[in-house]
Amino acid sequence: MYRHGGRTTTRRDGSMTRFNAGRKRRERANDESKRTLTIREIAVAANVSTATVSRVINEPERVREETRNRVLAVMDELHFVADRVAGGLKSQRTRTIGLIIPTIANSIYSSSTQAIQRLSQAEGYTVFVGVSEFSADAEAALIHRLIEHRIDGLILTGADRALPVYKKILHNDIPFVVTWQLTRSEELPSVSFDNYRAACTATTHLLSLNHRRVGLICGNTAVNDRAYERRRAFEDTMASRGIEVRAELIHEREFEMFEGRDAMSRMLSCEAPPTAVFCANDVQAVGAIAACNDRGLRVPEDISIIGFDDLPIAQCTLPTLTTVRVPAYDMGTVAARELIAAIRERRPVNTHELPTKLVVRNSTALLTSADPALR
Amino acid sequence: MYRHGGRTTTRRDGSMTRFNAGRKRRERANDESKRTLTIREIAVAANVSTATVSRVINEPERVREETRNRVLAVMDELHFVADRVAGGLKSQRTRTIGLIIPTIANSIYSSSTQAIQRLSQAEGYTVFVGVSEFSADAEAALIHRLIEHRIDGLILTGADRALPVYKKILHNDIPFVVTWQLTRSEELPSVSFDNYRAACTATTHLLSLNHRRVGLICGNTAVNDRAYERRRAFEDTMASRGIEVRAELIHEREFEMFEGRDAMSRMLSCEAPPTAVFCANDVQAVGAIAACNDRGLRVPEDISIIGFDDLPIAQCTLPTLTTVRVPAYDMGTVAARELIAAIRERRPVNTHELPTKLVVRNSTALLTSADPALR
DNA sequence: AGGTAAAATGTAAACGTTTACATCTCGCGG
DNA sequence: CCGCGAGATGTAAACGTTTACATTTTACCT
Repeated sequence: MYRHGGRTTTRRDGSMTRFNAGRKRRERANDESKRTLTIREIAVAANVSTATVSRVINEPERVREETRNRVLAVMDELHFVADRVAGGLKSQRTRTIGLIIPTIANSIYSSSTQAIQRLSQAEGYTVFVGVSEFSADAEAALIHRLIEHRIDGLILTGADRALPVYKKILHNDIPFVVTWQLTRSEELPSVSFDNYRAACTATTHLLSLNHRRVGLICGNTAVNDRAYERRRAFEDTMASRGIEVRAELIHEREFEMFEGRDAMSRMLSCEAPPTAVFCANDVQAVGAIAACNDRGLRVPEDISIIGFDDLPIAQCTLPTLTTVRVPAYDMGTVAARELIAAIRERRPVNTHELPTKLVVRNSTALLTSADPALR
Repeated sequence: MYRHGGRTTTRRDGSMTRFNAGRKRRERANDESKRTLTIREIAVAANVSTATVSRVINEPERVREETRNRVLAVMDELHFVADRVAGGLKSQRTRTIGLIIPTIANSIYSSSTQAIQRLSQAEGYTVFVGVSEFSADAEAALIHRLIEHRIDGLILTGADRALPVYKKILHNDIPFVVTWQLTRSEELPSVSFDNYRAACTATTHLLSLNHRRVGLICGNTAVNDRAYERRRAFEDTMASRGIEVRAELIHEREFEMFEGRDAMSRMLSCEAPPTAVFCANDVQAVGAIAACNDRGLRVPEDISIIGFDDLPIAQCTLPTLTTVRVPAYDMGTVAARELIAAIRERRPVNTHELPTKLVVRNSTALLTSADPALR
């Protein structure tokens, strides 16, 4: 068993070492005297040129094994850590990529972010993350800052942003890819699924269960083009069946469970409450189910609810949540892979469309009661 | 209403612009001819020296308003984006901080991460995020890479790591702070709550409800010192009441709902199932509740469940989840603020202890049945 | 052994800022 | 009207790498 915490740390091998209270100060003192360790001093110590040291770091296969080992030994002994900032200046490649997401807490975006992280790290890239919190201005400022840091590539969330922002990215020659929103334009490459199509599937599912009075809870379409697409799909699908959707059955809310809960609660309070609701993301759907529970309404007997995303929680709600599975993790992987390939091969990013899938669980059911004045 | 998606973008001001298909190529062509824009060219155009341009960028108050405006105008006109990589090389400050977390998907860590992001961004720092996935080796590699990028400061998750890793951080003179684990050592500054104490509170709550056969579901203590502390607290508290906990009532699992569900399912299958279970994180607790539902067991009538974290979902489960509220967001804010202050003022990071709070909801109840052979 | 091409290594000039230090300007008291 | 100091601006040398190009070494052929 391993010990943790406090001042005691343990190694995998079982040896135990004590965090030495005096060490830090001593090392600081040493630091004052010696300047930062550079490639030059490694070169001297290993009796090679700086160019060779640089090669050992960046293209080890290009230096003879014997020399390489000698250099590596010296670097190891002196605890050398190469300076990628200096390297980046000359080489104009920083081996960093930028990622802009609207939010990270309590959301499906963390899933694609995790995938992007994993792939990028494996490929030797470090990720700058910027969280825009659904503010266009904040996003523009973040993108500017990432460009200042000379990222090698950029992953964006959603396609909707002011033209000058795209101009700036292009002008600075930064390869980029849009995620979470499918673009069919060559100029705006994306790796995503089709929000519109997926939301049509969800809506159609409810209609096929004979529901006609259907509500919608979704994100703020003014700042979120994914929400916009999903709402548009919902409205188009309803309209195509000649069904009019009253305004009180459409709620745009922030991305929180309690918002979904409140929206649902209001919908249930209106004169002719819906018999089914499409929640354009699972977070709000979980809140919506909770609102039904609050009122003693049974899902799906009294009301059907369908979500969107297929978060892990969808399998642990009561009832389990019918939803649309979205390839968040794959999207992150493919986007990062595609971007990095584009960077390395100096080629354009290719657009990829990923599939979604309707996952029918227990929160949706055939509308049986002809009279929906259930309560 | 705003239009989104496709090739059409919209501005807040209502003007609509079309993504011009021919533009990119033209601009690329221009790029070929002109070298990258530097402060030197800005200086020439504004008829000042590079030093003045640099000052306008970094300490605008130090240059006369008239001059400043002139320079800013030129920078704006030429779409200049300063190169922080170059700046970082000379100044030895990159205005970046590193953040290491074990996971980001589906977890409480995303909450502190969001807070760290928000504060850092507001203070002008860009955040490098590294995800270690609970691997010590991966973490060490990530930290090394962050140091290569010359981060100005580092935020770590948990305190348990090999001494050489700490040595490397110290050796490179990088201010750092530990989160999610309270250290009481001056050498290892942290901003956190006390996992041990909080887990004692949770366990004591169950005991005060007369539960004696109590199970534990927690993370992998070998790779997660937070889980270790919580398990230790659970075991100590039980032992202090003279209660022996059989091995089959303790399950270490990964950080997923279905893992908690499976663990709970196994516990319920054993000969003498627990009357209460402490899930050392809400994610596993949600899975545990689902496992009870799977078997038709009622929570809390048949079995009590307490979680840990107080994720938003804790208020939307059925029943709502009793849990320990953890100051994840505040912790992130304070840690980032403290770290940035330490960087700026060249002073050590101060340790902060944050409070936790038992939140009693509906998933725990007094043990009534004297005979717990409920089923 | 001599010749040659390939492989290994070295030299030194960038890369685009920051900043210590120098210089200039200007207002004001004496 | 001079001298002085504060404030504004300029000069130029770093910062620690990478890399084009040059040189040396090696391996292999005849």
